[in-house]
Amino acid sequence: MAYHHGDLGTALLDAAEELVREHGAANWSLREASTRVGVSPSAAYHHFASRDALMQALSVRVVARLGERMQAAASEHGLIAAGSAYVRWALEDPAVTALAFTPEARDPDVVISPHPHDVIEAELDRLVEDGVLSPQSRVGATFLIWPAVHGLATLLADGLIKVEDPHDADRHTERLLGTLLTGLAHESAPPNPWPTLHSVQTDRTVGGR
Amino acid sequence: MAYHHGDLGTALLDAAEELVREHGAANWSLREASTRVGVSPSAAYHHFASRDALMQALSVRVVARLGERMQAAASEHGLIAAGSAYVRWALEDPAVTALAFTPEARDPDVVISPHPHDVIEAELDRLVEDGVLSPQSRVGATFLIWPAVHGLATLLADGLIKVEDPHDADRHTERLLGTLLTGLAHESAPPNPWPTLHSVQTDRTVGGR
DNA sequence: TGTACATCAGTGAACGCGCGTTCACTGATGTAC
DNA sequence: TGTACATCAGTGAACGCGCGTTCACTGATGTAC
Repeated sequence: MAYHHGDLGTALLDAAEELVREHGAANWSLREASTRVGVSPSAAYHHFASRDALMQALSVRVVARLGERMQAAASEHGLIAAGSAYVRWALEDPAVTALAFTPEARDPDVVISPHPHDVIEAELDRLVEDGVLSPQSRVGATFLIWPAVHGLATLLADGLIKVEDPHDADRHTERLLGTLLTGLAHESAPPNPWPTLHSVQTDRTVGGR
Repeated sequence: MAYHHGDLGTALLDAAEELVREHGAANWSLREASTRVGVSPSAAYHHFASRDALMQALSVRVVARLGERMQAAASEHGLIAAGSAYVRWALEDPAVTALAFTPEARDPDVVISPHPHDVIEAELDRLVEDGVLSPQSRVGATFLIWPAVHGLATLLADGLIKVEDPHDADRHTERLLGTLLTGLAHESAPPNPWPTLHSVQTDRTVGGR
């Protein structure tokens, strides 16, 4: 409590996250975070190599937290609930959402677990097991579901779409993903394999055939 | 050419856009833009009230340009082509894409025309006229299509999804929107009206019943 | 067509500021014997 | 259990920088008569 803080790294992340919430994804400083924790600015450098490193660590923490929320929702109520968790998070914490996926904040060296992408992936696998989704339609389906949910979440977070009641957002998420799953169920096989897309997270190849 | 520039406002927008492209959506300055145009920093203040105002004007210009691209594609090849234009733009110009929709850059006093949201709206109306989409499913459909396309575009722009060949992105956009339209065609009426969402652009109410 | 003058769109110096980062330092902690 | 000492995690002063913005100014443009 006195000279040594004990967990300054985490405290700085907390302060930075709070500042992002107050001033927006870009308008915060390492100095202000240090001040808020009650420590000199230079102390931060024992925990993070630079402001950028702090930002990257914050992004990692925040995305992982989203992944956990999604996983919890999914394990109880399935894929659509995971999507709702994504959208609700964006609605509740728009500035942090904006920071989470900003290119400058991404740390290319860290594999996030559980990553939102992977949670969707796993839930789609479960739908195939349950016979709701055919193996053919399963191919690349993550890159239909993820963009849809991500788009709704960020349009809401950035204020381009507004919703009167947060509860309405849930119903809309359900419609969005429900429509996509219905469409997948009626999908005919393409003449060529679906194009191959990659998630940066795993750099795992999805799609192809 | 000498003392009076002639069209300094536009030139500053061009320079700022170029800087965004080079350094990212947030890492550019009014001073650098002025220097690049060959003018003193204070000259900018005869055209924009502040750096923020310049940024807002840039966002307006860029979103309108996207709307025009979409409209051109739509008038030739319909809704899905408009979506592909959206995604291709994000792939070609990721940093500018990021700036375009950033909350700090949005000017609440300007109505953009044609706004991407409105282009989608108009194309969905056309699908109803052509009997492809039922009036029931038409309700609120913009808020399924727009998020889907926007999510794919921004995940690509932010580098969270990667594509080997830009042409693959087109095929994936087609699958995404095709699946959504198929799903809409098989949609059963909901027990309650769909939730009401608003676009900030028009603040027009869409949905309800 | 020429002159007077208001207006417009630049200049350039200066301001104060907050920032990220460095450096030599010091106090607290933990380990070896 | 006590002491010596290496290591760790802070301090605080200082740095240089680029930034947005202001201000008094001046040169160019356009209009009235």
